[in-house]
Amino acid sequence: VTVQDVADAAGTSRGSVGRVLRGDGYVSAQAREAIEAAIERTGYVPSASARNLVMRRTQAVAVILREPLALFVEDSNLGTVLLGVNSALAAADHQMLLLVIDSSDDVTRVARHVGGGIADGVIMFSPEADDEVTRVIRRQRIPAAIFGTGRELDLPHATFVRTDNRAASRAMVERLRANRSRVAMIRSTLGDEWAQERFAGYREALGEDFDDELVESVGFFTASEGAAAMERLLQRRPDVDGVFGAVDAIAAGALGALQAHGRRVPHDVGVVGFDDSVWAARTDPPLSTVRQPAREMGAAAAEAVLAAIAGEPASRELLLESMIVWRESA
Amino acid sequence: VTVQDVADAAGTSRGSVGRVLRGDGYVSAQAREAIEAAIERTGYVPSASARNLVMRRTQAVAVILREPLALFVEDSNLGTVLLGVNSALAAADHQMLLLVIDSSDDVTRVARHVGGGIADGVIMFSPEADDEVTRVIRRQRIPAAIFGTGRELDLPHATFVRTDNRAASRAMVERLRANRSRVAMIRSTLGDEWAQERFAGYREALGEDFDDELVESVGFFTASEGAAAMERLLQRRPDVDGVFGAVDAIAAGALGALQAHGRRVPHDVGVVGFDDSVWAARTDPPLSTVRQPAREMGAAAAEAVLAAIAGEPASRELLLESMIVWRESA
DNA sequence: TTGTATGCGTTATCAT
DNA sequence: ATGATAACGCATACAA
Repeated sequence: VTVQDVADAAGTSRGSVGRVLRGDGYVSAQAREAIEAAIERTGYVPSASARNLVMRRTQAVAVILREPLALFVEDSNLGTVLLGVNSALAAADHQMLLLVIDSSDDVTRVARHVGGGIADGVIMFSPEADDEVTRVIRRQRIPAAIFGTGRELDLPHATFVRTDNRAASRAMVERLRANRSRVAMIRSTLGDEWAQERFAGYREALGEDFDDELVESVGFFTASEGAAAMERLLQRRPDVDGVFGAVDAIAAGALGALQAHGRRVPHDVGVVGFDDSVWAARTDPPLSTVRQPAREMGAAAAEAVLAAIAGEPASRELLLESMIVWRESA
Repeated sequence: VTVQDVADAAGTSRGSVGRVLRGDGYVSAQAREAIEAAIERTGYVPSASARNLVMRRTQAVAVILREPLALFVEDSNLGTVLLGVNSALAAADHQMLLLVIDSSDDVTRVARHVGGGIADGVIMFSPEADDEVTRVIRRQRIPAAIFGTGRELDLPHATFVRTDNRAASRAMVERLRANRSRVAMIRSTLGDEWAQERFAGYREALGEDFDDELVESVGFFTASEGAAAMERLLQRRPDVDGVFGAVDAIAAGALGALQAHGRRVPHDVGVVGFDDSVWAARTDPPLSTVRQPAREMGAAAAEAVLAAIAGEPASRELLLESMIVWRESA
């Protein structure tokens, strides 16, 4: 059922129908009445494709998720970020379209849809170095916001949204060090930028006191890896009295291992994590951790994209402040 | 950059460009070469709106989420279901578009986009009785699959995908009863259909032995509510030797409360949950629970929608089998 | 093998 | 205040 059908049903022309559709004024009361009745009767709904084609606007923003979906469900921050994105977009009457990339086929298909203009802008989570999606965003200069530093990305027109992991982790360790003298860190061997920055922050906080022996590494961000690393740490340095886990899961694992070895937390050893994920609140004692302003990050990304869509010049980077959540584990 | 631009750049006509674009054959080698070069040079990408308009197909399926996003992130099943949806759609070269409904504005905006034909079909999670989205799906007979029974929905053309909660919970309780004689249930006062069915299954399993005193209710699906309910249960019936939590979080809370009162699990009391969520594996001892075939449910929904899009008659209901996961808590 | 014309359902512009 | 007409970018059928 098209505009023409409505016009026929109302005994007028497409022009008038269009006018009442977008409330343009200049329609006689009786024409409006007839048309509104016809719209109701025919159940007319405007065609998105036709409108998008002529308007060159979709009123939609694509959010591209690359995280394996399972992980995305484990980490509650992502959900909160999406909530922020969605409500900021909604405020501007834009639709959030979530596209998930889970295989290499997905990459090319998503690139096709995004390149084809399925949305007016794009928000990406942790993109890889350079793939078809990034390429199409660059070539067509599609308004984009990206979570992370994007140092390796070559998207000059995009806005990068992130928090200062280095500063936050430094602040956290400094606070932990207030009444501890041998604070260890369980970091990750993975190359993720934020992981490196968290370690850098730890190192900065320790300054002269930095001690290689107090650093352990894990390959994955799991509680069991954290526990294993803590075991090694305890063996090498039984005098350790503080532990900073690169993520909450690691800290939770370490906490368990400490308790299994009879250390009291926080009395004997203080434990802190990062991310304020579900883990943090569930451990016993609950974990002190760093909370990123997830909702605000989502909103910031959305607003950056909306601004770019509106033609305003995009800011290169949006740096948001994290917050230390002090609980009983330290 | 349009087809015309490519044609100009290659010195041919739109027709030929179109032919190489979709590999239609009947193009001279040299023309093809020139056109392919021109495509590369101009960075041509076909316009989705234009193609959708003429093809009357978007090659996309919208997945509509109504869950409050926070919850959606807690329940790991949803992520797995989405994974199943996505890969089934991908196999048919369709794009999954996730739309989140988080406010009443979202409802009308989503209805507008879906009604406008942003996707060829729709998959819905736990829709409410009747809103603009449901209405537009009904009026336009948009191919749809819905999770749940949809008893109150009036969507005659849709396919409903679900598991038999009653049968599964009955099987679970029967198994628990094999060596226990006073099995309680902590159920929910919420009206959700699946919640009712789980209780019905419990009741069926108990038959003659059903005892009102062994039933407790909670208002929310949280561990702390589960713990509180367990306290009440212990007070009223200290002889309880089995507990069935309507969801894992409740069971986990109950387990904690039991241990706090010195009951050994599973020795003194057996505890079982439902959903096989993250909770189940993390408790100590790990929870016996019911696992729904999440991935398969997603795939089934996707395939139902794809079939409907292809014009095949839709089946009314797809009933999948759940599975009991027996761990150490009972 | 290639080029051209027509239509998809809108919106926007221009006469009337 | 209203009706007709021209894009938007593509696919399809048809003419050359």
